[in-house]
Amino acid sequence: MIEIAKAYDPKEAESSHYERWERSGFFAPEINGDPNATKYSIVIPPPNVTGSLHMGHALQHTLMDVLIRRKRMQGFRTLWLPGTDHAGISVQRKVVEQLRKDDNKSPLEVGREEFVRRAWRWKEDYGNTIVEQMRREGASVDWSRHRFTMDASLSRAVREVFCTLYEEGWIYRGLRIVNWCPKDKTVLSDLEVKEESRKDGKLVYLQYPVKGSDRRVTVATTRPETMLGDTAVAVNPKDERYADLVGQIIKLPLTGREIPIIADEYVDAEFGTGAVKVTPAHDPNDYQIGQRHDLEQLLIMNDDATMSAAAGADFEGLDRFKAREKVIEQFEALGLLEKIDDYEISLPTCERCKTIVEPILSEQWFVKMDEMRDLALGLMRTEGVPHFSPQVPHEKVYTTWLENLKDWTISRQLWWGHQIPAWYDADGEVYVARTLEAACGQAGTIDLTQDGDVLDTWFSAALWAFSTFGWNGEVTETDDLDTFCPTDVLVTGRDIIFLWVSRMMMTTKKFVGKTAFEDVIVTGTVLGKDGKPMSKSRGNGVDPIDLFDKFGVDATRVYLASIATGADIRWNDALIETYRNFANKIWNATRFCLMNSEGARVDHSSLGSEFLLQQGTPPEGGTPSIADKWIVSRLNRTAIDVNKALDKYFFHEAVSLLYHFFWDDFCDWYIELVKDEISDHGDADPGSKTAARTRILTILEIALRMLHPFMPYLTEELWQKLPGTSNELHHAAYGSADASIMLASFPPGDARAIDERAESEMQSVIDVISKVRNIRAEMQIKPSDRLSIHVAASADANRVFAENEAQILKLARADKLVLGDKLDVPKASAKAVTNVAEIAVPLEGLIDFEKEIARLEGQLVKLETEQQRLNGQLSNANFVDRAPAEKVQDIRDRVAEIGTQVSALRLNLEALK
RNA sequence: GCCGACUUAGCUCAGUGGUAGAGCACUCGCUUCACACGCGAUAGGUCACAAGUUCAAGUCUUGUAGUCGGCACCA
Repeated sequence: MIEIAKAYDPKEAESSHYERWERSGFFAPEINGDPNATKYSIVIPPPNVTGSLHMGHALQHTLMDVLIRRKRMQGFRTLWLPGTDHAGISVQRKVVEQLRKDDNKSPLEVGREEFVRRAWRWKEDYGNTIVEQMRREGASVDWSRHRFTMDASLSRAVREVFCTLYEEGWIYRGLRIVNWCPKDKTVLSDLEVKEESRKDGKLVYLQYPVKGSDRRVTVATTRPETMLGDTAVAVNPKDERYADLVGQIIKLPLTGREIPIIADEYVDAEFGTGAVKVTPAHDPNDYQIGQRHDLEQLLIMNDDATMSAAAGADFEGLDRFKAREKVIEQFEALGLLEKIDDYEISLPTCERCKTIVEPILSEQWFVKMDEMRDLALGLMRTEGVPHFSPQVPHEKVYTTWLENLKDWTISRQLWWGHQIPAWYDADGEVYVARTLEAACGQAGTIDLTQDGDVLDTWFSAALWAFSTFGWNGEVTETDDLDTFCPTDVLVTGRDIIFLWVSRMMMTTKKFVGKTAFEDVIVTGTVLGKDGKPMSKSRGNGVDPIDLFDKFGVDATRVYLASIATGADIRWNDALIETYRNFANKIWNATRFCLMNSEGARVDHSSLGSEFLLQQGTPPEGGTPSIADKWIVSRLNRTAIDVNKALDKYFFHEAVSLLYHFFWDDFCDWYIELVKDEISDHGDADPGSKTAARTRILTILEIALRMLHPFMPYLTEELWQKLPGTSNELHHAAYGSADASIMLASFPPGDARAIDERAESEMQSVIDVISKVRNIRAEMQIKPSDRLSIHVAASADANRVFAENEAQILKLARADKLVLGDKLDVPKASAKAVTNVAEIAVPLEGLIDFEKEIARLEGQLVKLETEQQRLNGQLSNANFVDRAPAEKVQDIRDRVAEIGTQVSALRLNLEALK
């Protein structure tokens, strides 16, 4: 007898196994000893080094680990490659903060070199938080292949890709209106700018005097301060109201400048006043107009969004919003402020710091996306990759986005990141090269200055699907690249489909000629209790680490896997408790089997061959019962369905199948049915007792394997305790490794072991027990009162009941089972019907006739409602003619079944009245 | 403005044209020798609304309402 603790303590199981798995090299593909094994690989979306584990990570990591652990158990050569992202802006900000706090210095004071040195130190000190947290999650990543986006080789890859794209004309430097974050003091790509809609916006109407006339032209703006940079007023060429003014000159107030009135098709005569102020240096549309009309581009702001000298002495140095107020005041003082309307507006904000982004004219580096877009679109259109799960809506959104793709701003005014491999000579001529030496060679001088900007963090992330395997431009062939690239599936959130997924598809195709991955699983968002995305500022977040502490890692993982793929879910403690309870249930079921395991051990031959109960060869120690055949059938059915579900990435379906198999079939029925057979209190003979114990241990062991990818700690803890587990149960690829459930083969299920007859026979037994229990509950029979059960059924059915007499008596708490083809019971009996049997329980002195009548009538109403509905269908000639014959027959069968039951119930009711 | 998703039990959510499901909560009963993180038995539904297609619609189509998301525009 093996005794284990009365309740599952997750901490104990979590304390040791991970360390052993990692130390034993179980996570590395090299553990697989089969040279012909098929590979299965996943690269992790590299978390930011500034990050700590949040619910999104926990969700994604769980799914990836489930996929990897199952494939590993199936004998694939698996690699889940971990890593971290250098997170340019985030780290930069942390280091700036640290500098100010520790040394009260600005980055400029310490200089670039020192700043970058400190950033590396910051990364070493704090950048591993998330890596450690991943160990707690049980993530079976190969730590020996951990990558960081600024590792030497990955940095080399970045430089190589940049130079190649530049040489091919797909990277260029140019003057464009870009998104400027005045707080981070860097440019941002369109994807890093989020629109925030504001209801308290104002639309300000300003009057501009026309030179040599007393006419005024009214323009409207939400950013009045930009008028200081106006270099024209534009109207539609067809707009008759202004036809005579085109070509005339505006005396621009507050500046003394004179600007032309021009005609441009862009202007919508119907909108507003029909006249538009044109600020080419501060608005993308105005920039276009400026280009067409050769207008001056007047930049009136500094990089911190204060007004520059070009804004005029009155405004220089003022913050943009102060300047806005001042412009309005001055227009009012001049009598040129027409009105201010309330206006709903959406403001571009910096994704990270929420500062309002300023559109500003600036010289930056861009990737021209034409070729890249065509690569990605080509893959989607010809091969349908990546295949998104769920497909709707992501495939369409992805495709539409690609079709409308604009150039990608890749330079960032930061120091932390991959410095752009471009150098300038004294004349400002640019030389792009892989090394300084090469640049010098091109320039014919050593007097070069490197571009101070770094690349967008997503630029290096875009290479992640192959740079992590050793590709760096110089090295273009490695074993890992050959073996693991392309990867099989990517698991990520929908927020980075454009930022990351699309770009990996593009660069991987271009630089290694492969499809980065065919499948993309897009996870949903775990929302707070308030139904909004979890965030620090909202304070509605739930920390996965707290959940691990409170409910256990395994419970948290199963819960996360139980969410439908891609669906958002509102956080709810009750749900995770469900799986905490499930873990405890598994623990206790195992505990019970262990308490009754003497003389027995896990032995797959006990079920016939592996996973298969063979009918012809009764295993040693007795013929399996109907219950045994039934549980083996259910087990195999579950295994088959779980595999199907996981192949489709329906994690939630797999969880539900496992949950109900384990709890309902295995615990509620199988354990109860065989309890007497295996327990010390039972009177089974020793041989059949051992055989029964062996069977249940073996079934349990297979169930634990199926649960392992979801609940690695609990299943390993229990598996190690089962007698008879050893590395002999491993998949052949891991034969000699130390025994672990994570290397045991994943049950495929065997269709030949599905026994429809055993399932329906067992169901008839379950139905009888349930009906009697129902009578007990409804008639309020005390648990201690033993009943007699009378059953009228066919000879076949009665044979099954007779075989399970002991079980029926025990589970229905009865002491007598009378089988026959007719009921012969006193009037004072409670009755019930099942699909195959009529049941009666004599209750002399205990029965409440009114209650029994009500109970039977209740059952009758249910059956008659169904009967009516089905008869309605059958009397519809169209249905009988057009529906598949099989369906029609199903309904006829069911109607016949109901008919029998209804008449039995009616007779019973009559007898009571 | 364009595109899309969602609306199912009190709550959180599954649901694949063919008998509406789960967990939790609720009600009743249970110290039944694995588990009260448990066991047994109930109850609870106009599948947002309307029309259509179909023998048959929670499921497909269209429209309406509400909620949310993406993109674009924003003088």
